[in-house]
Amino acid sequence: MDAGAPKFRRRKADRPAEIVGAALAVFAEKGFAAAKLDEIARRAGVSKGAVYLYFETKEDIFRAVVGQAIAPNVATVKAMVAAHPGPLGDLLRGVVAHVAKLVETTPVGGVLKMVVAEAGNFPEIARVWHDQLVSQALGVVTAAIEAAQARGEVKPGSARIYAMELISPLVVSLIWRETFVPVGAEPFDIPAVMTQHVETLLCGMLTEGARV
Amino acid sequence: MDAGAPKFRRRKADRPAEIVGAALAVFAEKGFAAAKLDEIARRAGVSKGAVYLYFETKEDIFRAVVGQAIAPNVATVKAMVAAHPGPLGDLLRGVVAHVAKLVETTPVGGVLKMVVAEAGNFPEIARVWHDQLVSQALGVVTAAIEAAQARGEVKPGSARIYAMELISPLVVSLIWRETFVPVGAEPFDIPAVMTQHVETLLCGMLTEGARV
Amino acid sequence: MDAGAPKFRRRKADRPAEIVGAALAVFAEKGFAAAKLDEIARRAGVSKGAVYLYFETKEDIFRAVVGQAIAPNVATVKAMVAAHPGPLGDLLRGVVAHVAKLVETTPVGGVLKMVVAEAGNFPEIARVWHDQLVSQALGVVTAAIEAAQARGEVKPGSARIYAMELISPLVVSLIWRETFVPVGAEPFDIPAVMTQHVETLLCGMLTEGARV
Amino acid sequence: MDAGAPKFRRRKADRPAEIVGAALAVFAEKGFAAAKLDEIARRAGVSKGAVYLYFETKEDIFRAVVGQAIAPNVATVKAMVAAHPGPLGDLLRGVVAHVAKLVETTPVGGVLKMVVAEAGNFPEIARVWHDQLVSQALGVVTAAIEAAQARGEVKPGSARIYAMELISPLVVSLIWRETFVPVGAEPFDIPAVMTQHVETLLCGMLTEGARV
DNA sequence: CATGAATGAGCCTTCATTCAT
DNA sequence: TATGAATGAAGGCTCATTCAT
Repeated sequence: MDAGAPKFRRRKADRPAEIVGAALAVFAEKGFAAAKLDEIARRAGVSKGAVYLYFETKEDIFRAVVGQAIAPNVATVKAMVAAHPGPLGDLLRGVVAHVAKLVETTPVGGVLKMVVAEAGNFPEIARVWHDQLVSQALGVVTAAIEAAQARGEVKPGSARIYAMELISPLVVSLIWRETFVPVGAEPFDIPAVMTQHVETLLCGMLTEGARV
Repeated sequence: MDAGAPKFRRRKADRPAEIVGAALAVFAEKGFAAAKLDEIARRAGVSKGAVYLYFETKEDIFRAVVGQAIAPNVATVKAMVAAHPGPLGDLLRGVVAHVAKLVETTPVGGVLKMVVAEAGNFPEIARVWHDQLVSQALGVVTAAIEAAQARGEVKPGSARIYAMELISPLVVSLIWRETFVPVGAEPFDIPAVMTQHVETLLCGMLTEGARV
Repeated sequence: MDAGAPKFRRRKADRPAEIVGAALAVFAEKGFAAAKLDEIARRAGVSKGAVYLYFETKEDIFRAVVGQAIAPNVATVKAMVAAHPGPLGDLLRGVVAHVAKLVETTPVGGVLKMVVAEAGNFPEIARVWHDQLVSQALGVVTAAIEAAQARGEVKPGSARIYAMELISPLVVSLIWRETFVPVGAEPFDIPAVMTQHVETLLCGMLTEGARV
Repeated sequence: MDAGAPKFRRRKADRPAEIVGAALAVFAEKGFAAAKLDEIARRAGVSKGAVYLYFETKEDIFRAVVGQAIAPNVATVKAMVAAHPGPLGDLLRGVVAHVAKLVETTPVGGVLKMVVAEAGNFPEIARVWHDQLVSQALGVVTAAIEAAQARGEVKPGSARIYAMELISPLVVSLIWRETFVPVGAEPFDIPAVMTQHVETLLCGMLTEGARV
């Protein structure tokens, strides 16, 4: 049989990913409670019953959607650490460029929105996102900045706040894209935002001797 | 006060505001769909039926909640414009301090979260927030920065992006407070964040001659 | 207002009993799983939603139905003990006549059928029925028979089995009525059955000196 | 046996019986509606689809389960008639001993429970059981008792009720076993029950001249 | 024949909304 | 006005049945 021939029934192994993909779209658009399983199933191209062959409950699907977005990003964060041992500027420029690209090719924006929106109803999801992803990323950057401060590269000030300042425009760009662009707002060009931001912020953070 | 006036029952004129207040809390905690009218009524101290004496539908209450948060903030924005004709640094320091205070004494954080979360289900709310509040505020700051650029105070670069960079940590602080602090994350001290941020960013934005 | 005037809405206090009554009929007829809440509500003269104002789940209704049939019968059993201190014959004749009447004016038949049918799915209900009702009743009669044996009134043999022999035709009459009469079987006249049975069995149980 | 015959897979001819056996267990445990085809198939050691190769519907399986329990018992009843032409005592002792054994080595208990439980949903099953089995058996015993009454062996009274009295403890023993023993009730020793019962009841039924 | 993934009708349960009091 | 019991439409989930393999 032709290996590329499309089968009437797709392989079982593909289904969960297809359902999670459809669910991500619906959850991001409607929120957890307003998302209807009928619609998730329809967008996944399966019947409502089929969804329950792979997931126990609607909450299960939600957890799967939010959970799957963690691992790859955690990996990215880990990679960032090792990447740039040199001066802070190089590190941040590299990291931010990398993340900005990631964010544009990945549905993190929608998932982040879901995490924020449903934190009250799914605190354990907020906790996992914080513990495994957000505070990890923040911690890595914070550590790099502290190291740079120790080397005299960065002015005094809270390294954790510096790290947050650095990341904020990225987060806001995502929220902007998810929230206001669909109703007609002018989008932000995320790479442009981050490039300008890193240069400006670095210029403000670095001691005179450390500026490139 | 009239001696015969009932003392134990607040005047009916207060009811709508009480309901909106209760609804704000519930919507912010649960989201629109997961919020129950029973709970809103209970927290407002009225019966479920009474809510319908003042609002047509649940959506109506939601619109009232989100809408009421616009006017005072718009006023703030307007005030910002007129306030500081002098050098950009003074303007931004003033504005940011003002907004940071506002944000701590006001439930804007929760409302913002609701707007973001329900943008897909209530696009007209997202639109109103964008048109009347967010893009206005952004526009005002952008204009001030453009003016400063024209005066040679600020380095080249997109004024709109500079404005967004400036505001971002505030937004992220709010989201952090609403999302991650309740599950154990270390909070950010919003005034401290904004103070450090404005100084750092200004230092990076301003031309050498303009630095204070 | 006229005390007998029918109200459009019946009083809240009556509802649970009405629902339990309707549920008893439906559960007895269809069994637990095949009973539909729609039908219970319809027969109770309320909407489906109203049922959930008084009961948490369908199982709850079932437990209420089965549970309500215990207390009055337990009381009957207790009363039986104290009633007849004299010779066994008088006691049994009295008890059996009483119970036979009870059984005809009460839905115990249907409830018994439900308990039997759903014992596998609701073991705790079977347990409660056994512990509080069935084995109590059996125990009381057994004790009376043992006492009579001690007095030399009753022939040797297991008193517990004697007690069971005594009650059995009543149980079978009920099952017969619930199961086969609706499909055309000739009914048993329960008082007639029990009268003949008690006389026959007594005649077989009693020692020659004790026969009346 | 053919050397080429497959050894590990039972012949397909056995499948229906295996399915009916598994279904009997599940139906008896859960009732018709709560029994799941998945579980029946699993216990039968076949796939869910395979069940539908042998039975049209779930109801079909149920009918097969209940129906298969009729024929052998009917045969037993017929055999009983011809067996004992002598005095009633011998007949009843023989019949009861036979049936008591049958009942312990056969799943009639469970099937009876199913018939009772589902009489409301499957009236035709209740009818068939009544017409072909229960009322036949009752009729046979009734006729024997009437004949004995005509011979002056048995006291006056309804022969049909005498027959029912005779059988009742057996039925109740079965119900007891199915319902209360699984939740901790002390079981009844069915042969002991029936032996004691027959002797006691006979002693009460028979005229003085007929007692052995 | 046999499998088990897929289907979709049906039911329990929730909750925004109504309305008699 | 105010109440809260009542309604009924809607949605999550189950499971008997089908069908491509």
